[in-house]
Formats: sequence, structure tokens, C-alpha cells
Amino acid sequence: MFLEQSGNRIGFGEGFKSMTINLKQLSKLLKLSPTTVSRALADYPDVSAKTRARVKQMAIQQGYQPNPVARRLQKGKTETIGIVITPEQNYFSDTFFIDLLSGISNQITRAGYELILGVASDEEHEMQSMRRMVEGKRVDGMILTLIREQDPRVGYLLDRDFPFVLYGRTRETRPYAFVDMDGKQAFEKACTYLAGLGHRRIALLNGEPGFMFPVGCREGYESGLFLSGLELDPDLIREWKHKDPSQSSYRWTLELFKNDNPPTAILFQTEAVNGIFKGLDELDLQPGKDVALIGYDDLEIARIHRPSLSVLRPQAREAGQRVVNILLEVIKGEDPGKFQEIHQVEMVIRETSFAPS
Amino acid sequence: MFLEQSGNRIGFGEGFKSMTINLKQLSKLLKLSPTTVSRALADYPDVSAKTRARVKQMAIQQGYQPNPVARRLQKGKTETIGIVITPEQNYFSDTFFIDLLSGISNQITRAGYELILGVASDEEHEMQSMRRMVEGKRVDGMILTLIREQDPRVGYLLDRDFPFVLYGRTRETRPYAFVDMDGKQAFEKACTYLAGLGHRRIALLNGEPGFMFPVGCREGYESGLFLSGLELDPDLIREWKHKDPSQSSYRWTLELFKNDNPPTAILFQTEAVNGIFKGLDELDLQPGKDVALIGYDDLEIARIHRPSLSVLRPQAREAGQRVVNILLEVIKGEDPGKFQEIHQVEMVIRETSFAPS
DNA sequence: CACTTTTCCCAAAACGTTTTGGAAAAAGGA
DNA sequence: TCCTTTTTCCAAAACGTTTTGGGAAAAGTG
Repeated sequence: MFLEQSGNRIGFGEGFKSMTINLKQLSKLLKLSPTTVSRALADYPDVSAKTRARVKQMAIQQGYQPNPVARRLQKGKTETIGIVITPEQNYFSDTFFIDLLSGISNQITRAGYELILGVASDEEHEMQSMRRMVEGKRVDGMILTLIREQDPRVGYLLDRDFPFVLYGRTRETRPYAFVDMDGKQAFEKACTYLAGLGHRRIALLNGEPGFMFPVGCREGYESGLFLSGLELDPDLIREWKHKDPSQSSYRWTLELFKNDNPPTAILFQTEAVNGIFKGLDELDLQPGKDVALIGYDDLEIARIHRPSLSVLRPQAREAGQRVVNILLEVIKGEDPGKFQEIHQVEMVIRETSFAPS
Repeated sequence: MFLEQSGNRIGFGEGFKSMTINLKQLSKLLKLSPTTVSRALADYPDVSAKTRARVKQMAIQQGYQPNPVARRLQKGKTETIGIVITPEQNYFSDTFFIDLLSGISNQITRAGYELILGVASDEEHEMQSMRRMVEGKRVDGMILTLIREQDPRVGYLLDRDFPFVLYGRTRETRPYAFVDMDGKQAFEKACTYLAGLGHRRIALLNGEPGFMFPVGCREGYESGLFLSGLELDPDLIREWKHKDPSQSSYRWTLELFKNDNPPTAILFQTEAVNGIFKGLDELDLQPGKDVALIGYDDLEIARIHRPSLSVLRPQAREAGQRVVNILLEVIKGEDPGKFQEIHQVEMVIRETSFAPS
């Protein structure tokens, strides 16, 4: 009684310790039932315009915020979605992932939801972290990134009919929701562009198999060669290691130019750029002069390097927002199979793509 | 009734849709009251060893997990702690922050808590995101990183007596909890080390003011010079811009060597290394041969660059764990002023630190 | 055997919402 | 005026836990 009395004090002036007000207290203040106050705030039609206004004003004045935990219990939802990242994968090493995360986070906030984050050191802990979220009833849905060709996470979630959306794709016959970048179209575009400039020997320094993203890149590369009337030379295709992109791409760059008929252009994921620059430097080849380069992902290094790197730029922020919107639909009960989006990737021509003399 | 009946089925075999069991259902199964089951699982002494064992076994068999939302409501805690990151700050650009986050996340999980993440695009949204968490009763405590000299977030949280821990420090007279790296000691150590090798002209390419971390670096640098009997030359101190570390440090590197008496060594934050390398390259100066370099933070680039970069290495993972443990204490009601930790930073000597001839 | 203490269990309340299922009051229709 | 419909509000139940405050049975004590 005394407590509720003191809750009556209007929270103005300094030094108040975030006095937090209750629905019950608020309703007492208004001389209304909690029911009515709750419904007024939720814009139900069965409360008169006059009292609705009165309630809302008082709510603002008192700084009332419904307790999310109580609402979640009643609604039977956690209003939370989960994501697990693995720092081992240097996917996370630059702005790309942050852009994606930024889009995800903002959209989640807009929906009044929460984003909970797990950080796993390896594949096993990744699964473990996800199971904790799912089986521990801590989230309503999951977002998955850095998808592998065979990805146990997808099977796990499909088996128990738990809502999720992939950023990427995997090999799985059952329908599921995803947002993916059109890596194939991107590499095809880059490849035909270089061929159009006059390049005849175009190399691909691709990510190694296991993850899904190199698959599309390869397809696009091959299709680009074909469309340009160029033959595929297996000697011009190499794969860097996910464990160590810089070192492996450095070695493969040296390899590529041992060729009798070396490439005049290289397509690759920007993650591998440091190794390539280093390799070319050692070979006394200048990027943008002796060798054309186009990377996939517009990382900071691509912009600041001199010469600046031409890139394929996925719109990660927009993709993140779409992922969330789709996930919210799936949580509502929509059929996941309806949501399969492939986003176009734009090409940004800078200094490293040139016409050979 | 029917539903609870069906809840009785033991969840084995394929194809079950993550049938989730209740405390009430579990207690019915055991022919015990929910009270007793709850207390048995929580190891209260007033339940016999025999029934405790029986309860636990059944709980495991049925895959019972208490609903966290219900528990939170009853306990009056969110069991959640919040963190807001801002991608604008390229602090996030490499492994350092991920290590910190990894330590934070793991420790939070161990405590059965949740980590919720906000991504803000600028200072204003950073505050907004934090207020949502705090005033919306979505977290029990906050973790703050990338602290500014004058940081409104700290005042805000202190004003309303809300639990928080800083990774870093700020200018604030009221007591608060923090974990910080001893940047001063680190730069002092690096400086005296270089002086010990024979360097007499040691430059400092520091972060610009505003954030707190450059303050300690500068102190350590000055103290290191003093201890080595070297004079401080303001001409050897420059500050790169947070907005654009690479470009600004590139320019300042060129500047530094316009000096009549140019430096033979540079101390800096590793974030700025790309600009420095580029500047030195342009000046035909070889790192590790013509100029000694020691960076603060052991980023990937430091390890893979040839010559490899000597660095000061903060133990970010451990720091993250400490931050969480401290925050949990503060949430419990401990006095924040008791928790002020300054962690030592180790020096890793690689190839860029050499004795001048 | 009667009394006290210990052991073991439980019914009810509470956490702060939203939803359900009316019911009283006001308005409309004849 | 009397009946029906609409408007406006509310009491009670529910979400799934944990905690409170016993109370019955068993064990110990004289």
C-alpha cells in the first residue's frame, strides 16, 4: 500500500532512481482497471477516445513502459531472435559482416524484438550455442550465417520445425527461407566485364569448398568465360584456405604466375586481397597495370588501397533487414518456402580493372 | 486435460516436434507438487535425496528445461546484459574486439545469462539504444566499450544507479567499475625497449583525443622517454583520425620524415598500420630495417605481414571474462568502486623492432 | 507413551502483463 | 415508453516459474 502510494509521485526533478511504474500503479492513478489501461495503450476499439487519450498522456507523463518479461510470458513469445557467430572464420574480419549485423539489429529493434548473440569458438560450440537458445526456449527464431554446403544446423532446425532464415544457401531438399547474394551473377558480370576489356587469361582465386559461397562464384566464373567465348583452364583456378586466407592466397598467386601463359586478371574474394597484393609485389607486378583485379566484398582495404580495388559489392545492410522481416513472417506461421530471395550484387569499378594493351 | 495427457509421452523416436514439457506436467508425471519438483531441481535441502534423484532423472529423461521467461518474471530479473556497438568506429575492424566479445559471451552463457546486442550508427543512436535497454527493463546491466574522455553514457547510468562496467576508463569523479588495459605501462615498456636497443628518435603516432585510450598511450610514451633519458620532441608526436586511420596515418608518416632529424622508430596503435606501411613504402624505408615499429593490438595483419610486426598484446578474452564477472557482482549489489582493474599488456617481439646500427 | 524436533512435502501467492467473457450504461428504434 | 443495439468498462483467468508459510509424518527424547 505504502509502496503504491509512493509510486504516485510524478517522476520529475533530479536524483530520482529510475522509479519504474507498473500497470497496476498506473491504472490506480487513472482510477481505471488494468484491463482498460492495457487496452487503451494497445489501441483496442472498445475504449473511448477520451479515456484512451487520458491514459496515453498519463503513461507518457509517468514514463510507463510495460515490462517486457511479463508480456512475453503472457504472449507465449520471447520476442527474441538469436544469432551465433564464430570468430575463427575471418568472415567477420571486416565491415561486411558488421553491415549485415547492423541491418539485422535495426530491423529487430524496430519490431520491438531483441537480438541475442552467441560467440562460438568452433563448429561444435556453434551447434551447442544454438541448441541452448532453441531448446532453452530463449528465442523465437534463428538467423544463420556463413552457411556450409552440408550444414547440420539447417537439418536440426527443420527437424523440429523451428523458425529460421539463412543468410546464404545450403544443399537441402526440404524448403526453407533464405536471403542470398547472387554470387553467380556477380562473378559472371565481373568475368564478362574483364573479357570485354580484352582480357583472355582470367584466373579465379576462390574460397575452398565446404562453405557454400564459393560454389556460386565458381559457377558465375565459368558461365562468364563461356559467354565471352573463352575456354576454361583448370590451371587458372585455385582455392585459398579459410583458415588462412592471406598466406594461402599469397602462395597461390605466386603459383598462378609460374604458368607459361599467366593470367592478366584475377577474380577473388576480397578477404584474400592481402595475400594477392603481397604475391604480386614479390613478382614485381603492379595491380591495375600488369594484372587486373576484381574482389568480392567492398572491404575498407579495397577503398583505401592505392590503386583502389574494383569490387563486387553486396548490399549487406539491406540483406540483413530482409532476413529479419522474413524471419518475423516465418515466426508468425508463414510458409518458409515462400521466402527465397536472391539479391543482385553491384559492381564498383575502381582502379584495378583496366584494359590490357 | 487432453493436452497434459499427451505431454506424458516420453520424447523418444524420430519426428517429434521439440515437444516441450512444463513444470506442472513434469510434476504430474512424478506425482509430486510443482513446488517440490522446483525445489528438488534447485537442490534445496528440504527435499529427500531419494526424490531429488527421481526428479532429476525424470527431468533429464523428459528434457525438461524451465521456461526462462517465467523464471525471470518471478525472480524480477531479466538475466540479460546489454552491449551496444558502433560500426562507425573501426575499433571493430579486427580480431581484438571479437576476442573481447568472445570472452564476454562465454562468461555470460556460463552464468545462464543472455547477451543482447545493439548496433548503433552514431553517438546519438548509441545512447538511444542503451536507453531502450535500460528504461525498457530489458537488461540487468550494461557493458560499455570504446570509452570517450567525456562519456555521457557513464553519467546517465550513474545517475540512475544502474549496474554497468566499462571496458576502459573515463573522466568521472564518482566511483564506477571498470576493466582497463594498462596502455601507459605498455607504451612505457615499448619505448624503453626501443631506447634500450639504441633508438634515440622515437615517434608516437597516437589516436586523436576524444577517446580515452590515447591518453594512457601518450603518458606511457612520455614516461618511457624520460626513463631512458631521452627528450620529448613535440615534432615526433602526431595523431591519426578515428574516422580514417589509414589515410591520416599515411599522411602523418610522410610528415614525420620531413623532419631534419627523422625518427628511427614509431609507436602507434595497430589500427594505423596500413597507412604507416604505405607511407614508409613511398619513402623507400623498410620497416624493421630503416624504421623500427611497435604497434598496440595484435591484429591479424601484424602476424601475417612480412616483416611481421612487433606488438603490444592486450589479453582481450580474459578482459571480457573479467568484465562479466564484475558486472554480475555489481548486479548482486556489490559496490562498483571495489572493482577497478588494470591489466598488464604483454609485448611480442617480432621482426619490426631492431637495434639501429 | 507423550512430547519435541526433524524431515519431507505442498497449497497458495506472487511476478506484470494480456485475453476472455461478460455487464452496466448509453444510445437508438419502435 | 420499452426493447435492442452499441459503447465502454472491468473482474478473473492465464502464462510458468519461485517463494512463503505452513503442516503432516517420521524420528528422536525423556
